[in-house]
Amino acid sequence: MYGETAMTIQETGAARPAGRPRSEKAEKAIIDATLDLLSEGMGISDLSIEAIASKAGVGKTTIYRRWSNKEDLVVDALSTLKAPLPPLAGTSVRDDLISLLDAMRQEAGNQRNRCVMNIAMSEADRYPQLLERFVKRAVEPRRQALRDVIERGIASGELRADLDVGMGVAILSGAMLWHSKWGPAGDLPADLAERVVDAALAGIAP
Amino acid sequence: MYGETAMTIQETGAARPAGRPRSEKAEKAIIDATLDLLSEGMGISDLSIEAIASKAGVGKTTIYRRWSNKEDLVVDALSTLKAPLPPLAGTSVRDDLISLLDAMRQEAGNQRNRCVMNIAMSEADRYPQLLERFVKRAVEPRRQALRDVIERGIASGELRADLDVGMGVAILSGAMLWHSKWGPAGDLPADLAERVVDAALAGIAP
Amino acid sequence: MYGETAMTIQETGAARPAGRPRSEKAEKAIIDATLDLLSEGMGISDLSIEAIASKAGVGKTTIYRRWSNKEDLVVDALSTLKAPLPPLAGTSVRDDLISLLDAMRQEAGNQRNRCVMNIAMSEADRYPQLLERFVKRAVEPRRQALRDVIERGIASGELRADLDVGMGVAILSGAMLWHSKWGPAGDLPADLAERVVDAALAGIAP
Amino acid sequence: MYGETAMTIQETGAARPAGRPRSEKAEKAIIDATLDLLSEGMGISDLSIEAIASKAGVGKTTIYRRWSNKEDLVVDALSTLKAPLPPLAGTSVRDDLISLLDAMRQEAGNQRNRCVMNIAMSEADRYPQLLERFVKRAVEPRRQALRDVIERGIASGELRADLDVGMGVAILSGAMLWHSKWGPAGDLPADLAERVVDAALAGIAP
DNA sequence: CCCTAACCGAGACGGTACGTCTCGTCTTGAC
DNA sequence: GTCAAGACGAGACGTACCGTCTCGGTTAGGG
Repeated sequence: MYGETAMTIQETGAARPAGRPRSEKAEKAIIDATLDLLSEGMGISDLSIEAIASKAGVGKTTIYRRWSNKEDLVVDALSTLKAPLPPLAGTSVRDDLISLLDAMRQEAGNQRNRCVMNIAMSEADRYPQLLERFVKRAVEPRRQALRDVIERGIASGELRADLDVGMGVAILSGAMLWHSKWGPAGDLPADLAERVVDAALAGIAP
Repeated sequence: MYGETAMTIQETGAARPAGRPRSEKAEKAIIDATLDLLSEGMGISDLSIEAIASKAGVGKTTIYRRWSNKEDLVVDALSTLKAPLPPLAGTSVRDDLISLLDAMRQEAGNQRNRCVMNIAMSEADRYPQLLERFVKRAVEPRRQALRDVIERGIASGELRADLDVGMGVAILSGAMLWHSKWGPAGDLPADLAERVVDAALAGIAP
Repeated sequence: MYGETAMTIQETGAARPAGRPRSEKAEKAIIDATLDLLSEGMGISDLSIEAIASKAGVGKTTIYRRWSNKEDLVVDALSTLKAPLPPLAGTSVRDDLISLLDAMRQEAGNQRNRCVMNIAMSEADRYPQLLERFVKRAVEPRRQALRDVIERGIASGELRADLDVGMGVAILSGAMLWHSKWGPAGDLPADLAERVVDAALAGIAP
Repeated sequence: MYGETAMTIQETGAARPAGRPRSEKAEKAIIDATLDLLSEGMGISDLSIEAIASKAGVGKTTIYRRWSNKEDLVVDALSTLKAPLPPLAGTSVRDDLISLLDAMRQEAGNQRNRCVMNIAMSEADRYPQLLERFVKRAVEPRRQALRDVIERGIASGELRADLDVGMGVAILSGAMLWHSKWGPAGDLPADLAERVVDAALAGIAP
C-alpha cells in the first residue's frame, strides 16, 4: 500500500540518502584496527591513518569519509570499548567495595585497557574531547558506583557517619591506581583489592 | 703544577681530543629546548629533533653527535630536573605526612612536572629506560621518605603496630594522585594534603 | 500482426532484450560531453570518465555499461565527427587542388578539429585503434581525393606525366600541415592554399 | 692565498650558499628518468612525478626542490636533448638539401625523437612554454639551415630567382613530415630525402 | 495491469598518485 | 673536530579520481 511507504518515510523523518549506503563492515574494521594499533602501545601521534587503513583492509577515503581527523576517530574508537561494572551482591559494604576494586585490578591486567588508560591520562591535554568522553564513559560510572556503595555504608552504619565520600573514593581508587602504576612489576596480587579495602576500612569504619 | 695535569689526565682517562671542543652552551640550549617542548604538552613521539634544533638555535648534527636517539636525549633532559624533597620537622608524623603530600600537591600544580609525570606514566611502556630512570630518581625517593615517616610512626606508636607500610604509602600517595588526575578540574585545594592525611590516619591510627 | 514482429526479429537478428531499453539521450549526452572536453584541449589521459559523466549529467555506470574503457569511448566519439570534403568544380586541376587545400586550411582553424588532429597525431602510439580509425575516416578520404585530382591532372596533361602521385600528395598536404604547425602564429592566411598549389605546380607541371 | 678566495667570490659574484650543495648526480638521474619515461610513449599527463622519482632512485622532494611543476621539468628535460645539424658539403644545393632532409628522416626513426616530436606537436596548446622552447631549440635551427641553403641556391642560380623561401621550406619539410606521420607504416625508405628534393626541385628550379 | 528484468542516478568501495610536509641522515665550507 | 645550513631518501599527510559495486527507483514489453 502506498500509505505504508508514506508512513515509513514520515516515521524515519528523512528519506534514505541516494547512492550506495556506507558499509558497516568497513566501519567496524576501521575501529578494530585503530584499537589494535593503540593496544600495541602506539601513542596517538604514532598512529597513522595509513596504517589503520592498511590493517583494516580499507581505503583511506573510507576513513576520511567518516571522520575528519584522527582525534575524532580515536575518540569514537575508544568509546566503543565496553567496561561493564561487576554485579554487586549488596549484602555487605566490604564485599561490594572488594568487588569494585577487584574489577579495577582485573582491568589493569588487560593490555588494551592499559593502553586506553595511558592514552587517556597522557594525551588528554592535547585532545580535550578525548578526556571528556573518557571521564564520562569510564571514570564517572566507576566513581559513582563507589560513591553509591560508600553512601549506602554510611546510611547503614557500616561506615563512619562523618566520612567525606569523595575522600573515600580517592583513597580506595587511588591505592589501586598507585599499585598498578608504581607498585612492584608484574601482575597485581590476587588479594590486593581485599587488602586495600581492609586497610581503608580500618579507618573508615567507626 | 705538574700534579694538576697528571690528575686531570688520570681523571679524564684520555688526553683532550684534537679539534674544536664541543660547545657547552649548545648542550644546555638543547636540553632546555627539549624540556620546553615537553612542557608544552608534546608527547615523546611528537617531539622532533628538528623542532628541538630549531628552538635551540642549533644544527641537527649537533644533537645527534651527542645523543644517538631521541630517547637518550629525553632521558638526559628529564634527569636534569631537580625534585627536592621538603624538609621534615620530625616533630609529629601527621605533620611530616602533610608536608610530604603537600609537596606532591604543589608539584602537581607545576606545568612542567605534570608533563613529566604524564610522559613517565604513559610512554613508559615504549621507553623502558625512561621509566627506570624516572622511578629511580623521582618516585623512589618520595616513596622512601613516606616509608621512613610511616615506620617512624609505627615505632613511636603514632601509627598502628600491624600497619602494612607499603599499603600506607599506596593509600596516601594514591589519594593525592587520584585527586590530581581525576578530581574536579582546576588547582588542587590548599588543604587537600591535610584532609587526605587525616582521612587516612583515622584508620591508620590505632 | 504476427508478420511485423517476425520481420522485426529477423531484421534485428536477435530478440529485443528484456528490461528497460538504454536511453539514447544519455548516449548522445555522453558523446557530446566527451567531444566537448576533448575540444577544451584535454588529452586522452586528462579526460576522466568522472568528468564526462558529470558534464553529461549521467552516472558513471551508464558509461561503463556501453564502453568498457576510455579508448573505446573516445574512438566512438571521434567517429561521430563528420568531415565532409568540399565539392570539386572539376574544371581545372589547379582550382580543385586549391579547393581541397583550402578546406584543410579552414579545418585547421576550427578548435575541435585541431584537438582531434592533435590527439590523433600524438596519442596514436598508445591507442592504435584510434589511429587506425582516424586514418580510415579522416586521412584516407582526403588523401584519396587529392590522389584522384592529381591522377586526373596527369591524364589530362595538366600535370607531369612522370609525377609520383604519392609524392605529389605529400608535398601539397605536407606544406599545409607544416604551415599549420610551425608557421607564424595566428590564423593561416586566406591565400595560403593558392600559394602552396602554385609553388608546387611550378614544379609538378611539365 | 686569501686573495684568491676573495677573487673567486668576487668573480662568481655571489657567495656559495650555505649547506649541502645540490647533487648533480640526482639532477641527471631525474632528467634521464624523465626522458626514459617519455620515450616509452608516455604523454605528459601520464608522466607521474612519483614514477620519475622511483625510476631515478630519488625522493620526490628532490624533484620538487628543483622544479615547481611537471611542465618545468619536462621543458628542462627536453632541452637537454641535443639535435645536431648535419655538416653540409656546400658543393651543390641539391646535395645540401638532401643532407638536411635525410637528417630529418633519421631523426624520425629514433624512438626518443618521435616521442619528443609527438609531445611538442600535441601538448603544445596546454604547455605554451614547451612549444616556445622546442621551436627555438629544435625547429628554428633546422628551418634556418634550410633557409640558408635555399637562399644560397637562389643567389647561385641553382634555384628560381622568384622563389618564396618560406614556401620552399614548407614544401620540403612538410613532405618529410607528412611521410613520417601519414605515410606507409614502418621505417621511411632510405632514398626518401632524395626523392623529395628532386620532386621539389623540379619545380623550384628555373 | 501488474511482473520482471535491465536500466538509471547517486554515491560508497579499495586503490593509486598527487603535491606538501617533516623526519632523521648526510655533506658541505667555515671556524 | 665541531658548527650551521641545508640537500638527501623516505614516507605519511589529506585530496582527487580511478573503475567497480551496490543501493532505491524508473521504464517498458510480455504474461
